[in-house]
Amino acid sequence: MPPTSPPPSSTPQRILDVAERLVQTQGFNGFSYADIASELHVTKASLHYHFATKAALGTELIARYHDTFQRALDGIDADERDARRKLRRYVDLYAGVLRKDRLCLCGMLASDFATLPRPMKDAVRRFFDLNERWVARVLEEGRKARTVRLGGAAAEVARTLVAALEGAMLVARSYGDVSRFEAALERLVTPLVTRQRS
Amino acid sequence: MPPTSPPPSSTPQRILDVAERLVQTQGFNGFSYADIASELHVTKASLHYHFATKAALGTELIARYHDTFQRALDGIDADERDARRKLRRYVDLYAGVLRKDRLCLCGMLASDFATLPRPMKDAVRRFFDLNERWVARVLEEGRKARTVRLGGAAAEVARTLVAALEGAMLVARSYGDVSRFEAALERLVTPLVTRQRS
DNA sequence: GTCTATAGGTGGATAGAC
DNA sequence: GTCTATCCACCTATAGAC
Repeated sequence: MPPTSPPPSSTPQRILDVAERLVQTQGFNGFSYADIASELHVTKASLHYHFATKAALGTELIARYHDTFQRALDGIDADERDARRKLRRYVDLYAGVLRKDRLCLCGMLASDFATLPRPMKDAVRRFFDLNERWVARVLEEGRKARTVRLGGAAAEVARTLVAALEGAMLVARSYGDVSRFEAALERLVTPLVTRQRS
Repeated sequence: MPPTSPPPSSTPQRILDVAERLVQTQGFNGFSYADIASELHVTKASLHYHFATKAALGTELIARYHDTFQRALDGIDADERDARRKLRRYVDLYAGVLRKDRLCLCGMLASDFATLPRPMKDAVRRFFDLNERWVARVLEEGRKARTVRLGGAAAEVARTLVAALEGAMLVARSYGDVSRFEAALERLVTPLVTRQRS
C-alpha cells in the first residue's frame, strides 16, 4: 500500500474533529454549528442530521475523547513496564494537546460545567475518574516496585496530579508558553519518580 | 453605629457583583446582559449606560478583582510574619471562593481566553503575575527563615503552585466537592511548609 | 445525506423619551 | 440614570424539496 492519502474520515468523524478542536480552544459556549458548517463547507441543517442537538454532539464528543484516551492509556501499559516511564508517557499526552494550542477537552468542559446538560456533566466526571484510576494504579505499581515514592495514598496523589496538570495547561495557554507547562510537569512528577530529593 | 444595614452599593458595583458571580460560575460566554438585568430588575439598556460594552464590563471586572485580591494579599502580609501562615491564608482565599461554588475569576477567564478581547487577555495574565510574584516572595521569605523548604527556584515553585490551585478548583467543582480541593491543598502545601517529609 | 428556507428566540448594542 | 422600542446579527433547531 502506497503511503499516500490518509484514511478518509466519515462525515460524523470530521464533524467531531472540528467540534473537538473548537471546544478545546473556545469552550462549549464559544462555538456554534455555523462555525463547524463553514469550516466543512456544509450547511447547519446537514450537521443537525448527524447530531440532532448540540447536547448530543457534546456527549458524543466526550465519549470519543474518553475512548481515545482509554486506548492511549492501554497503549502505554502495553509498551512500558516501569511506572516512571508510564507516568512520563502519561503527562506527554497532555503536553501534546497543549502543543496544538488546545486544552484538555474535559478540562475545558469542567469550566463550562454549570451550563452543561446532565449527560455531559456525568461524562466529564467519568473522564476524570478514568484518569485518576489509571494514575493511581500506576503509582501503586511504582510503589510496589520501589521506583515511585508516595507521600500518601496513591488515589489522593493521583487526584492532585490530574488536577494540577489541568491547571498547568490552563495557565500555560494564557501565556502561550508550553515551556511553562513543561516546567510545572517537572516540579510535579520528579518528586514522585526520584528515589529521594536530588 | 448600629450593626444594621450593610453599606448600600452603587449601581455599577451591584452590576459588577452580579456579573462577577456569573462569570465565576458560567464563564464569560455563558452569561448575558439579560441575565444581569433580570436579577437586578433593570433593563439591558440601563446596564449599557454604566458599561457600554461587554468587553468594557469584563475589563472592569478583572481590574476590581485584581485590586481586591491585591488588598487581601497586603492584609495577609500585615497580619502574618510566618511564611507558612501566609501560605495557608493565601490558599484559604481560594478555598473561600470555591465554597461559594465559584471558580477563580481569572481561572475561568483563562479557559475562555481564546475568545476574549485583548485588554481582558492582558488583565488575566497580570492577575496570574500578581499571584506568582506574591507567592514567590513569600516562599523566599520562608526559605530565608528556614521555615519553607524549596526544591528549586521560588518563582518556579510559585508558578506551579498557582497553576495547581486553579486546576484543583476546576476539578473539585465538577464533583461539587470542596473536600477534594482541600485534600489537594494539603498535598501541595504540606511538602513546602514541613521541615522534612513526616 | 445534503440542500433551501425559515421559524422562534436571544445576543450585544443604540436612539430617544422621560 | 432608567426607561421603551428597536436593530441586526446570530443562535439552535425544524420542515420539506432534491
